[in-house]
Amino acid sequence: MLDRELIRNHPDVVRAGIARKRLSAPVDEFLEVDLKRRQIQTELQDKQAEMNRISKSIGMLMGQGKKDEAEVAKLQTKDLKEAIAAGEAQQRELDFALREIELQFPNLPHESVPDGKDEDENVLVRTWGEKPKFDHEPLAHWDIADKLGLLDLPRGAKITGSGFVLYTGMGARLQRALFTFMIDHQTTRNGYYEIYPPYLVNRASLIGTGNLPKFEEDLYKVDDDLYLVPTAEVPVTNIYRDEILKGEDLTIKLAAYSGCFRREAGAAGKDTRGVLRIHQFDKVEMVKFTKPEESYAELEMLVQDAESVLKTLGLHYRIIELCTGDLGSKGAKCYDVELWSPGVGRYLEISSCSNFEAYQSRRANIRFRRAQGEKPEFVHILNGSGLACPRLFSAVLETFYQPDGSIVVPEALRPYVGTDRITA
RNA sequence: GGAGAGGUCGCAUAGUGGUCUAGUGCGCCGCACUCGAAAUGCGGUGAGGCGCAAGUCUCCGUGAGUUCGAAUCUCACCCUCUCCGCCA
Repeated sequence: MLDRELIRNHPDVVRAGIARKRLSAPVDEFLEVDLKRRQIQTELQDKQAEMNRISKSIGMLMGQGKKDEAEVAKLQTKDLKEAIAAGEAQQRELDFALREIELQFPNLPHESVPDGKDEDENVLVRTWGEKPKFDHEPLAHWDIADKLGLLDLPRGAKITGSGFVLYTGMGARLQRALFTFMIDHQTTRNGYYEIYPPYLVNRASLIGTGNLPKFEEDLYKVDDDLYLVPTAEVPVTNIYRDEILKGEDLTIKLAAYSGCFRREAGAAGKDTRGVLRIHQFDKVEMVKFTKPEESYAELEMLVQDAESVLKTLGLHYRIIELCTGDLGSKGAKCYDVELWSPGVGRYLEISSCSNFEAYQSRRANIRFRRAQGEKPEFVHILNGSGLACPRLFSAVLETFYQPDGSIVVPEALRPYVGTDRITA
């Protein structure tokens, strides 16, 4: 959601920003309904004020025992009452329509975001480490997992369906070690406060983060109008929905481990082997609530917090800044962390660190007050993965696979895995 | 799932059809008194919308209804608590 005043007073600025993203938004429709709504509201308020005056006078006349005069006053309200009922109905309709229109607006890109039409025009920011060298052709994680009995993909598909993975034995252990290590890392080393959220959320929460109403087809829905979380971002961001925070408490840094559930509609066939794109996966998510003037500095630190996991594990990665065309609907600025996957032979996105500015906080109505007596302002909200497990799992397998068929466990993971080497 | 109680301005409470422009206490802010503080006194203290402004409208869990008028009455739903049942 954008600032209404901005759309109203500078529609050209809004149009230009959205055009930079190669997206569209119903700007004209907004302007039309917004204007109409304000006209109706002004007219309605005059009538309500008149009605309030008359009702009050009836109360006073009754109190003075002037029943006849009160009856006369009552007659005056008949037409007004009908007009108000009609006006209220019309305004409700327009409020609803405007809200629907408003929710369709994408966020505007920050001015620093490079212009570009798609992912080919993203910008390499930095690289850490090097591609590991192998004497042999590096194996893909699905082959390694097969040799060591770490995954049972056919049975995962049998139990649930394609895209649902059964981790087995040391594979299950490694998976559990990864997210336990990461949540420990973000809370004890990087200063995040730990959250363990519900896995089912209501519509209001998904609207707050911007997943609804536009991206319903990406979500699993259950009965009672609840949805499985596509990321812990949704429940964690909504912790403060409809609240006013104290300025002195910002920046708030939260980290949560959760399962994530995505239908991946429209992504069939792309990067689907092994655990590259699955419907259920584990992830540690970081969410920050900041003052507007601090959000871009916080974004840089957020990326570093995501990176620090990979540095600690000794995995080669690079940081990409998304161009306007690849930024997506919600973000104002976004960095992707891409992890080198030797067996797949590509860099794979493992974290997206975004500044949403006030886009989510307007939708979720999350504000802060700088000092007592001051007007509440919208916070800036940021989030990033820290990190997603499946691709990290696959990179660990592919990077640390040894000629003898074993996997050397990175030092930081050993206390969690319980061994320094995974063997057949 | 069943029975009961309850949801009011940060907190606690009052208000059961008409000066409610929601009272009071606590907390908080300002001022006075004080060397300073405490105590005391006085004043102020929710959110949102429309409007250039004066101002005005909306919000007492949410939504609908009755009424000239609803925090107050009716209905539905949501949430919390207590007890019972079931259960990891």
